[in-house]
Amino acid sequence: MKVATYNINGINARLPVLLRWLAEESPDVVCLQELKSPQERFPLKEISDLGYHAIWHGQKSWNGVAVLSKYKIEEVTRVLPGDPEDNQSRYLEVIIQNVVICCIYLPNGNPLPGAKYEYKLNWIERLTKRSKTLLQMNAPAILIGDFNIIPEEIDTYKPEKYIDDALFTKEVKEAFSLLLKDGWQDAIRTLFPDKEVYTFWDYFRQAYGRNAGLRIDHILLSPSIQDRLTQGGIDRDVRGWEKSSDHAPTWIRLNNNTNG
DNA sequence: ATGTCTGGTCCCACCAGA
Repeated sequence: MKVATYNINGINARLPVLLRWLAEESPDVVCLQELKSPQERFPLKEISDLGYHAIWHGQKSWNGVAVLSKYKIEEVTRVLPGDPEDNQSRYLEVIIQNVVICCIYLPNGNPLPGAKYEYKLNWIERLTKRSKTLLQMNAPAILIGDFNIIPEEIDTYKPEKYIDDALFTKEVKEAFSLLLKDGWQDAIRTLFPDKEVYTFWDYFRQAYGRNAGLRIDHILLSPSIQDRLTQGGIDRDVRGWEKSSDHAPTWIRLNNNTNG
């Protein structure tokens, strides 16, 4: 089963890119972020025509998350527990082929300091709490999406530029490393221990051409699914396509559960 | 410091957010 995450940055503006990538790479499951589309403008027909089921949680102007799958999708929740006031579409938890899949669009948090950064820290706290519940259930689970966190220096082309950035503060790096300490496995870093593997290149200053990238899209595996990881990567070339998102699709492959 | 995109409002050029 090939599972991918892709911050699409406007699903309607990027639809030709999305459809081309789906047709070429044929992922089984795709978690999308930043739909930038109200619920009723989700391009369901074009996506179903390629053989995908879809569940999405849109929002006018900003945010928005979706899960596409060739297998049946069972929705668990479209709300990250812990804040009844939070009405931003940033979380979608589903079950596909007995795997819990949490599609995440973690807040960016800039500028720093301020309400947006506080919201980010609060959101991370809620995610951590939810992730602990999943670990306690011993469920095969995946936390996947745009985390807006640069975990380590190797994950940015220029660490010193990001010292005061909400993607790279001590607090958010620590929160990420605590998830790993809890037992979650950073799948892409595990597969590429010493390599620069960026998932995002800014639109500014020809960042992609200069490979001025960041690794901020992540796939975290719960202990009970880690031995199924066989392969992974970043479809870097997609970032160079016409009218592309500023992120590139990031994916892993899991073998079939043979003891189930 | 700058830079580039999208979506939304409102009239065509701006703004917020990333």
